[in-house]
Amino acid sequence: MSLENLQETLSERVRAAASEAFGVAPEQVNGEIPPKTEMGDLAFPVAFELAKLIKQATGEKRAPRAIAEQLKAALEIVPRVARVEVAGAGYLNIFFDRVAMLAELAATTEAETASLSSDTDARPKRMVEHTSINPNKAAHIGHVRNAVLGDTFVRILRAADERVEIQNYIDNTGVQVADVVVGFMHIEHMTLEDIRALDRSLSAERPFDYYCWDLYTRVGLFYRGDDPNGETNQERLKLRAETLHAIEEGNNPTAELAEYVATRNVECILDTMERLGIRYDVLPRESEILHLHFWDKAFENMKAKGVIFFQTEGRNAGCWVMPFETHTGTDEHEADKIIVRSNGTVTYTGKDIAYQLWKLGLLGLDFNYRLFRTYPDEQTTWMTTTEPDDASHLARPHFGGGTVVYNVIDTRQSYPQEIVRRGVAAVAPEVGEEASVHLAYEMVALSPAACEELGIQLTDEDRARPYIEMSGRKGLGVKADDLINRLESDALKEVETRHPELSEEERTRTAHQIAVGALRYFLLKFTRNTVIAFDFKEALSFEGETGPYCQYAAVRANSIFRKLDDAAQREAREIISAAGEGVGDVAGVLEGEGGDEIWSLAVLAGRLDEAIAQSAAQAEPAILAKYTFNLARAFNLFYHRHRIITEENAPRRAVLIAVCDVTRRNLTRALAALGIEVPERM
RNA sequence: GCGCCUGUAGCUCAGCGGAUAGAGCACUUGCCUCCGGAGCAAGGGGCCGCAGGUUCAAUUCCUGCCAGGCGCACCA
Repeated sequence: MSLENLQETLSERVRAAASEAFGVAPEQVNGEIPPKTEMGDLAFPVAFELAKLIKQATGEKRAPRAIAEQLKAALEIVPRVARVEVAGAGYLNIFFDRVAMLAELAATTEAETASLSSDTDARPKRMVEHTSINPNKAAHIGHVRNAVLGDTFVRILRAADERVEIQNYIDNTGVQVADVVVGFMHIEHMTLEDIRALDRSLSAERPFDYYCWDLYTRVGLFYRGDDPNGETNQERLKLRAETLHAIEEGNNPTAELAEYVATRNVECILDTMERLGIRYDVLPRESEILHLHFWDKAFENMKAKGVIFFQTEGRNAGCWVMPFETHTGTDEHEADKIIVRSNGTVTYTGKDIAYQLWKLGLLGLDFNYRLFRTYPDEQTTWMTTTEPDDASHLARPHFGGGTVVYNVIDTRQSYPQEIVRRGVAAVAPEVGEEASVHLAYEMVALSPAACEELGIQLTDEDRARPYIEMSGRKGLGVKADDLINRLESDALKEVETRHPELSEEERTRTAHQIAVGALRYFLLKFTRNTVIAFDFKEALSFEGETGPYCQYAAVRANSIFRKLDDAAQREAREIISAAGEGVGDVAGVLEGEGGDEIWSLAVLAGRLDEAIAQSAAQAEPAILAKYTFNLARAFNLFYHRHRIITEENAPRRAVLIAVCDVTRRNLTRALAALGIEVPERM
């Protein structure tokens, strides 16, 4: 029986016992973890609530402690429960059978997490869209927060045995791509061939996406008219509109150039993400949403269901709008959302609704696909295309058609996301608003100190602010690859001094794993609704509450098992499993002097699945990150207090080995769900 | 103006009905006779923004106020 099941059983038992003894019971009985191990493994403050319920039902006043005393007996007979105490003003504190629980935990093998075949998989599919960076420049740390959150959420769902499809939306026909295209065509006066040649000549230090990053900021200046070669701002902005139009239209030189620029940036961004262990199943592009007429189909659906209507009067006259009464407005239609403009073009929101309908399998159309990338381990990523599928479609998975969609998007997009959610629910009331989840998170901003470190001039006003927003348009931000490079080189320096015996390849790989651990943990330890004011010192730290700290604990635990001979491990397993049958003196170790502290680590490690479930249910990776850190911290304490290999007393040694083993296994699993590897040495 | 989010230790953040409010950083002081010090231990440091209310119980829920952030386009 797992810890989770036991806790559920106990909650049910409390309810049943209460209604039997008093004729009343709370709707739900929740157990909680006591503040200290000495207070037990699970606590029910249910007697307080019962006192009130009994008074309401019978008018009788009863002391919570007396109520708890009366329930005690019913819980003591539950298997795996060693004893129950009434504590404080009326808490029911449950103490688990430590020996039996440890034997179970120790017997759990990794083989239990066997994966199911994806083709015959009947589980409902969850869609997670993340990253979705405009393909016109390099990724910065704000984008990385999105990607790491999304990727970690996926890993957590999978650890919770859910089926997931990962999408990275590519807005290849938007203004941001158009801006860079304007830069290439009208500032640099380049043709597609020139750009290809340029691309080939770029160094690894300043690859294509970095080049575009710089060009993008120059385009901003160009529009503002700071460029001294004649044209006016209006003429330049007209260039943007024309370029955007040509790109949307397709089948022209500008669109071809844009396609090259966008695709190359997607490649660069995917390379950056690969460094962090982040991959995707499919890359749906906006160009296909346009050219395969997804919007037309969605438009029909929306008209047929009366979700949108043609406004004939007022300021929205000539537009198709979605009624959207929010707060109190003086004008009845003030808050209506325009979906089709008076010139007949569709807004971004409209396209987004069409795309969201496709994700849920409700549109009645599908993309065509081509293989975009095959990773060294054969994993594939697909991209949508306008051209019909070639024979390769036989080998590809089926995309789309999920039951729930999670969109990992900045909290600033809450309003448009709400419109999409309502629009989809209006078209398909059978799935409702619950099918669309906006996984919102706050931005990554720069601390004033970080800005100064980047050599950015700050006004006095800015300096007084808590943080300064990044801006791709202004080129203000920390590029992801720059930060990863710095983390890797810092880590490499440490590894070189600590482990000169390792080969260069091993040192580099270890440094990489540490760098990824540091960055991912740094971005995950904050809850989603906290603005991260990026600070170099904090982000580059390997000490304290960091990824490397957690990795280090796992590495230490592993090194014990590397030194421990097979006979000793076998002996420990036998002693623990015999103890599960009631043989030997393992109980003396767990219940005796210092037993609480050893047990507290075992039970904490045993709560991993609970932490994963909670993290998944709340869509909050920070919960798992905190759990992982606490487990690592508890292990380090344990490691410091006990000599494991040299322990003379056999039952005690067996317990220490078993607890250490359970901890390292679950610490490794927890880190894996955070996308963090455990190095061989560090 | 309207809506959403946030005010917790010097700093950065967890906790969001329950027992003595926690962690990291920073500061002070100890710990390498070692399964690795990216570590461990100890210490100082808190009107949990303010004021009401609900509750057996409020940092946690409700209301008001104060302070900060972000949204409210025929932009994406």
